[in-house]
Amino acid sequence: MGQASATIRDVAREASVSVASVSRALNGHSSVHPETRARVVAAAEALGYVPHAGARSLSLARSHAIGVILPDLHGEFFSEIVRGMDREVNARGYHLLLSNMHADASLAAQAMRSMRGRVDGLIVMAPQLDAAGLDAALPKGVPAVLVNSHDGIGRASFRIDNGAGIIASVAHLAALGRRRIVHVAGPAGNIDARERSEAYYAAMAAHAPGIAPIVIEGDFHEQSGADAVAMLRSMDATFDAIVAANDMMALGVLRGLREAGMDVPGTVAVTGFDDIPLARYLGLTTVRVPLAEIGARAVGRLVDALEGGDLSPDTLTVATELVVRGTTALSPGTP
Amino acid sequence: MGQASATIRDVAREASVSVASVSRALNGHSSVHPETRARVVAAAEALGYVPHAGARSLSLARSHAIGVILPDLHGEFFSEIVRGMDREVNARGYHLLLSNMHADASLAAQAMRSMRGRVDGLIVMAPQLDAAGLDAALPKGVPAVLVNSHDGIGRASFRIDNGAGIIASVAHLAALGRRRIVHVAGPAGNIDARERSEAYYAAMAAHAPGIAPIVIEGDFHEQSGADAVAMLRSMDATFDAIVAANDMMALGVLRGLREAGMDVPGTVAVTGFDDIPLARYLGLTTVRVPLAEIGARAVGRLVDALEGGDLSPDTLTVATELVVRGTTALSPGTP
DNA sequence: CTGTTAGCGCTTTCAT
DNA sequence: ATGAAAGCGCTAACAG
Repeated sequence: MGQASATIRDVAREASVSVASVSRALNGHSSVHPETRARVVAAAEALGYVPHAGARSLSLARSHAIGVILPDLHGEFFSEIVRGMDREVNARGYHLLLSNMHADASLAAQAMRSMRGRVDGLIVMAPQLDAAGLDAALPKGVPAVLVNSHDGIGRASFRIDNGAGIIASVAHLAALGRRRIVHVAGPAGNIDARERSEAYYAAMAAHAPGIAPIVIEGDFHEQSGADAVAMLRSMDATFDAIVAANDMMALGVLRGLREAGMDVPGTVAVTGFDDIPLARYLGLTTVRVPLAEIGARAVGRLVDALEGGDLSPDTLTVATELVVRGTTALSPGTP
Repeated sequence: MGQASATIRDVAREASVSVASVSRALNGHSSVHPETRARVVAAAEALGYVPHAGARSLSLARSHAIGVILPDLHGEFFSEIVRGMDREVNARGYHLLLSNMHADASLAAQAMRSMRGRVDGLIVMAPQLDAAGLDAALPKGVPAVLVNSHDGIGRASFRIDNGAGIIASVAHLAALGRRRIVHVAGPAGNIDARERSEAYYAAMAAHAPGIAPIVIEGDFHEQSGADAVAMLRSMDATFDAIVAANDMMALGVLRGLREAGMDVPGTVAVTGFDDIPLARYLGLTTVRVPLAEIGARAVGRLVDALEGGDLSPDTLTVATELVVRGTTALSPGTP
């Protein structure tokens, strides 16, 4: 089985000191005679000693790892957030332990429990869990930061300002003269999806009074955007703009429109939400959400709490910004 | 500090049994009296007991976690691989511990060491490390699977068939009548980049004899693709095709070409490598690499080894496939 | 079937 | 400044 890794005991023996001294020497405690320290360092070096992080964690009751619970790694939305978390965690000297959670609330709970004793805190993204389910799933004693999840359960959290984003989109379309604006919503039960469609109704009332709002439910994946277009056509609906609840569905909408021979933005203008990297390449007008930054800030807040600060149960709302691109541009050249 | 989590000892007391019985009962050992088990389960339930994974790991010398060392989470290339790993790891009941490694070999070594005692095995992606650096960085006793890294150091690994992919690209371009084919290479020192440019030279010799190959070095990021086009123009080079060493640079090339007013594929045909999700949306002809599948297979192989099998130090080569899209299509409508 | 006990590898009082 | 020993929470012999 090869060479078993050296333990602190081996180092102690090699350096002819006690394990306590090895621990102190290697952890930079002041009260260690320079010569002792040198002997220890040399011994550790010679044996290729690497401290056993697991044992260290158990002893210190600190793992320097944070657990990330997320619904699905698929697509750029979550990758971007994880990227931001990774960056920050690296800077702070922590590790990221990933765990996928499937929609079900009890599985979510299980995923979180399976992290007990492995991580010092949790970052949870569970947009599909309701407040009660989320509250039940969250381990009691563990510091946690919620991202894109139901808040208001007395936990630190970050939320996207969904309402402002959608309202800005609708206002933008209205300013372009569009009134028959359709909304392709995200899945029922998803908190962001719900806020976005509510904002759509409100914005329609304000900017397109007298026009009946039309909402088609999708699932945040691309195909459902294309399906929504097919549905609209089979309904014989008239529309001159589509506000999709996220970028992936907007891409599906674009595909559906292209296949139907409908010009974008001439006949139909299209907007998305999130501003995933793809959106920029495809010239999609969308609402920018600082995904990576959210990830980084979530980590920052959690680590601050772990290192002594306290974790206020506030919800921090992250501002969005409308980014106008080709799918709503009046004409080529319009910024 | 709130309610300290219950330990196995609390459960034992509550159920009036020994900790050993609690352990056995909760871990499904056969030799436990049904009634005892019931009492234990009830006590655990009542106390909200969740086993401490860290302690468990220390005792079992098994963490059920695998460490992933990767150079950069940026871009879709690595996200896709991680997605595949995540999927498999979930199915196998393991966790993923992420660790970013920066280019430097000593930092790489440090990243790997910091995982000792936290994970049972390692998956390492270090395309920029040479064989010696990689060998030095890898902890001796730890099972590891290399992905996109220098192989031939007696470690299990997965490699992309870079040569075949580039040769297929060049052959495809040649079949289209292109001969003045330029290569935008990846960064020096990157193993994949090197294999790809070597294959380019070989393919040029075979398909465009008499034409001097032109290679411009990039860094695998988008901007360097655009820069390469600028460079070619400033050199007054004539070319009718560009083979980029990866998709991100191909996208930059497309942008550079567009800004220069050069028609694609009319004047210049373009190919990429990897087939990241973006490539499909942008109609980029490219070499498909089953990224997610590689991640999944790497995990599968590692876990198999951890669960008793042995890890043969073979290099498994992953086949690629040329995907022809609009950036090399002869005319609209050509598949 | 169940309890006692000895670790897993490390940190940390408490003495000296 | 250093060593001995207790203990983090759990599992696994080893006895009964």
